[in-house]
Amino acid sequence: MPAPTLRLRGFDIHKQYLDPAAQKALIDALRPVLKAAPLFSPTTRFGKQMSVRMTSAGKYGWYSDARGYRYESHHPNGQPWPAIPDPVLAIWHDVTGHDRTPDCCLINYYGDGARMGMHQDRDEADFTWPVLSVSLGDDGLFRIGNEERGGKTESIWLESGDVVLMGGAARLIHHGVDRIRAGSSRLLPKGGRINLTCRVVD
DNA sequence: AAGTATCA
DNA sequence: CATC
Repeated sequence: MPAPTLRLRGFDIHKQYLDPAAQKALIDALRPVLKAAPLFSPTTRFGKQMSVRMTSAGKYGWYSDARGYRYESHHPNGQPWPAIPDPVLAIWHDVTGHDRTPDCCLINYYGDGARMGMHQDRDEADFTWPVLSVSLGDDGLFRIGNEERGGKTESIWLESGDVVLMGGAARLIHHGVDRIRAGSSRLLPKGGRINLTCRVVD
């Protein structure tokens, strides 16, 4: 369990946890996952489509539609989600210190202009398990708020290779992504930002 | 409200 | 940036 380089409102931020070679290896490992489980943009229960495109790997995938947020065992194409790639699991085990494997690796893709509103991760059964976030590609402006909606917030630019651990008292803190710095990274040939979030669901 | 528009 |  490496020491975080930075702590912000209870979030452990590991700046540049992954070197460029490790980032590249991760992208290579994600390629077959994205091929088997293509990105899609879910809608919220108010009928608004999200600007972020997403898919998942693991036992469950995060999903939203008119019925609300939930975890699903299958991609909308009817297939089970692909397995979580080993390099992702290795990061989870090292940074969290947990032997238990995550049930879900949500893969969020932010193109230029994509945003994620402030929210809590609360669709899991047990909030004592942390959520792990891995940033790849373009920089993203990450905003951290409070357990209650509203109030003052703090922002930090997350860069390719940064890893954030959201756990303990900070597990239910609101967070979101305000903007993407398009073209800031060459990691992804087509540009954009990929964020992986690993969670224990059951 | 994992959203958007509006306001100071 | 706060509020809805």
